[in-house]
Amino acid sequence: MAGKEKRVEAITAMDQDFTQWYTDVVLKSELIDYSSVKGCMILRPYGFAIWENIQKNLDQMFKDTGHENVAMPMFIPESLLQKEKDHVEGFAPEVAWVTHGGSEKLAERLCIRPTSETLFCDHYSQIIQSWRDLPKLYNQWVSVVRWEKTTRPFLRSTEFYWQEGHTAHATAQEAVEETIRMLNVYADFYRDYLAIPVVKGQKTEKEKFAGAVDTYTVEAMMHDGKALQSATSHYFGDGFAKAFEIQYSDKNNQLQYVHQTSWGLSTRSIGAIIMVHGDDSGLVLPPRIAPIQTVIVPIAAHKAGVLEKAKEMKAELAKQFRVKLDDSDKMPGWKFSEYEMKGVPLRIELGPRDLEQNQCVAVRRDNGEKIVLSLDGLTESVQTLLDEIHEGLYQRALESLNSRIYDASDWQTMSELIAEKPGFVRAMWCGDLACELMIKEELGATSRCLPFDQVKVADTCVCCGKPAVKEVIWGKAY
RNA sequence: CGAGGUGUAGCGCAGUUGGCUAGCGCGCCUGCUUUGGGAGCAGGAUGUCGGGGGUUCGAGUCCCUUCACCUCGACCA
Repeated sequence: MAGKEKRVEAITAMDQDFTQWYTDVVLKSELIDYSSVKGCMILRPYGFAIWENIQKNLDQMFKDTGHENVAMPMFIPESLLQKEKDHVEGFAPEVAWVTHGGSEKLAERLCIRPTSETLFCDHYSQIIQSWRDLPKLYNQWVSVVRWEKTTRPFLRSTEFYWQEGHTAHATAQEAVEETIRMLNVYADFYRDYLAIPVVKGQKTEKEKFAGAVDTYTVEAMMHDGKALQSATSHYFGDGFAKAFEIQYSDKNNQLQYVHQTSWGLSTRSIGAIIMVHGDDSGLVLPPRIAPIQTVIVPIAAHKAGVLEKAKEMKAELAKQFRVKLDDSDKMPGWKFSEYEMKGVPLRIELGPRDLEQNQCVAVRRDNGEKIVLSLDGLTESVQTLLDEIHEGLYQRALESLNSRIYDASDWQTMSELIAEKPGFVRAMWCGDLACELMIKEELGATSRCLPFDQVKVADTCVCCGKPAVKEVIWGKAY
């Protein structure tokens, strides 16, 4: 069967209406449901299981780089939030406030954290005294609240889950290294677990995080050519340290300010998985974070030996994989469609004909290929297939990304590309905010990043024609 | 926050110029038969017509108001 054939009538075709396709997929595949609170989504078991797998693997990468997990309160006193000027200005429009405890009005209202820089800073100012206390490499897995005007499941919800790392270092250099290290952790994670290639780079002044000196980003390209800022890492310098008086005595007994970073990856990454790998039949999940890596569908389960063998197979595979045996009385065809919609990477069919020949039929979700596997050495065969699926997904996504990055050296080309070709545009920039604003205003594209791998497309700014200083990747973004 | 759209059973929808007991498909429950791409038959359950107010002898239908969700823009992980 061809993998591209549309088999699930309930899902809108991607090329017909991509946003509707997305909505159909998140609901029909039971990742989320809408809740009774505007803009807030319920992460259903299947959706949360993906997040758990993301957490498990990314958390290990944090541990491997020396980080410790903590949990900060979800409330921030207004006075604390206001200590760093740029930071509060950036977040003020979208914070939710607690004004009452029971029926008592609070003396000072409490903000529900939109991010926790101020909490970490306040804490760091208490616990850091000596150079021996540094570095502090903290992370937390929590939800945050931002009062968004337009919300979409995973991509922008009022409350969302994420991790936020917050570190304090003795020197600026150490903090810069940490910022880049964690950006690379994100890029590696996207490649090795989500099978998504990203473009690494730096945000412009306009796009950087409120209160940061520098913001770095990994940008992924969705199926429709739009960009998704997929994780960010910030270098703060000593700006927060000065605002919060986070000082330590160095080896010469001199008081010094710490240098800080923060970095985050959210449930938005699940949106990236959906929009990078999904197809007209629904989700396509990368094997390493798929809640169900392999589903076993017995055929004619009432016939002698079929169900017994299927159970035996499940027990064996479960030692190494997340495996499900669907022995419900639904029709096999129904099950095929159901698990395709839910993006299960590999399906194994086992029927009477297979039993006779000591084999089963495996079907890949990524390309629809059917493969006859011997029941001997099945664990190894499945492992190989899952790895191939991961690699196949990554290569397909990489090809999709690379084939849709265009160069523009003049305004005319740039405007045509942005208007007509979904994807990213590489173009030179003089560094002026005015040009960045003009491009957004006139063309609807924003600067995604100043990529680390700079390509000199031209000598002059694509907008104003003055000498260019940097190559920028432009695109329409979620 | 601006423009547009939609709210009727779990889901998708129909419901005429206001008129009788609010329907249909799917799903769900029970039983039997089926099983290699969304099975068949028989029986069964399910409604605050988004909420509130009004007009009327009578409102799912008309009016006012409010809430939610979706799409597109302006602002943001």
